[in-house]
Amino acid sequence: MTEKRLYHTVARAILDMIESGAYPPGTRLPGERELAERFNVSRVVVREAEISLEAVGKVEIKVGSGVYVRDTLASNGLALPKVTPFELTQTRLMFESECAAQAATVITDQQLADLELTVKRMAEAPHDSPDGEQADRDFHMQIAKATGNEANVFMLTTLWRMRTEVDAVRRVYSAVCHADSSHRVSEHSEVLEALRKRDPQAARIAMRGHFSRLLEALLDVSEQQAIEDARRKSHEIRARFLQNGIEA
Amino acid sequence: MTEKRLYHTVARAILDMIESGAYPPGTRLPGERELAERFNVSRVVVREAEISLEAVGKVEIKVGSGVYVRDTLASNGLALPKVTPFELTQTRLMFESECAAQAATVITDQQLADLELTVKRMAEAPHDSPDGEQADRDFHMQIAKATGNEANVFMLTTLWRMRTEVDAVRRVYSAVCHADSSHRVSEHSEVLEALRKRDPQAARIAMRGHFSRLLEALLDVSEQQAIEDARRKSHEIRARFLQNGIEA
DNA sequence: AACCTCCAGCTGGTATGACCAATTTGTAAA
DNA sequence: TTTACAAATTGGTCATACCAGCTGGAGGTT
Repeated sequence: MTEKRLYHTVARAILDMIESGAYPPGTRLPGERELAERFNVSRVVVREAEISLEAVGKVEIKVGSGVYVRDTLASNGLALPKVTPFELTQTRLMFESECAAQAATVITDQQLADLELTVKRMAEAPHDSPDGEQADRDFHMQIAKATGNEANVFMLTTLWRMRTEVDAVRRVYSAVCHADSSHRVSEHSEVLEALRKRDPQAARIAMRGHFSRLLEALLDVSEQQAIEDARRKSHEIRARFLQNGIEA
Repeated sequence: MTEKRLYHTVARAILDMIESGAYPPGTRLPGERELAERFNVSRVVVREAEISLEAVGKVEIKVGSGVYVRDTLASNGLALPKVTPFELTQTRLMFESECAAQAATVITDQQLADLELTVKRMAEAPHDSPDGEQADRDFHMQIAKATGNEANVFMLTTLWRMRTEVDAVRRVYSAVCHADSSHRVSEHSEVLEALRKRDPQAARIAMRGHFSRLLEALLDVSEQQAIEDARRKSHEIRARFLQNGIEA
């Protein structure tokens, strides 16, 4: 079954070359000009084929260098943006505060009771435990649900995915939770209290406070990490210097 | 900002055109030659861009016919929730108003200039035209970008996907835009004016106003559609009754 | 010998312009 | 109205030229 379009055929052929093991991950495959000659097609077609492979993450094209076979294991990503912990927290502050305010006016007694259980669950869970994490997530998610707006729920789900799936964010957040989990319970309680009073403004403020403090904790931690980084870097330099000294 | 490779930029631009809703699934988008001229690039680049989009399943290329936007509903991995137009608008009201307020304090002169161009573009575009849709999306997206927060940009992108990919929403929205596009330009101008003054509170209020009016328009339209539905349903019942009468 | 510097020669990226084949469309004939 | 065919349009491919980033080695420096 010959593909109608030439570049499909060529893409297939290149893929075969790769999958045959002739070009393991990381390898640089022949230049466009050479492949063009080998397949007896124009360079344009080879380019189109390689570009389509690039789009699916099979290869990586480096200008001026060549086309490299990609490690397919590492290339699995669900297209979350490269956000920083600060950006995420800022957005959560803005979004979740409004959600809280919105929820305050429509939350049901049942939902309030559930929320209270969640807060209690977190209070009783040991610091840094999976249960605590789970309870934290439940707390925020339940509030979003309480707005009765599916779009809000989905948005928060997406935001939470960033927290857990974006490497840079996950690292910093876990460090923060380690250092600063003490405030969480009391802050959650404040939010709950405001919701119980059906006071939108109070709920908003309580939630803002929660995230503001988180933001500050982030600053501390990132400062700490910057220091760590600097220290590590200087160690490396020192090691390299010593090694050079030995070698020389 | 400028992706090193031109065809990446173009692919991004084409994707924007699609995601803005200007070209709903199934639609045929402009020919390679036209796009090449519009983007001021060679036809080769446009082809490469479209091929990369084809590889990811965003579009379907039909020889001799054109490039068609693919129905992402079937192929897409991440399912969007079943939100109603009201929910989406409520969330956008809340989210984008805060974005506007946030942007007001940090927006650059360049971004303000771009925004002004976008408003002008929408004013000059004929109602219901793809260009108008595109300009509308650009306006909101540029404000999110102006906050300098990638998370905000991603959130808005996701919200916009709901608008264009969730059937129920798309239908109602297009009906609304048909009936109510007159206010949009002046409302956008108000937001722009507030941003220009770097006044967060004014920006928030202007954006809230924009969406509030949209919500009202939604109410009108949905009322209209409810009437239509009722009428159609009664017709069906009548038809069935008559048929039953005949059969019996 | 180890280290820089610099440039020639690769590699991919883009632009033109031309021509082919599939498709769509408009139009004239049946 | 239907059918048939030709013209216009659209994507597919080719050849060629030139640009820009990268690599590696020649040649000079320490």
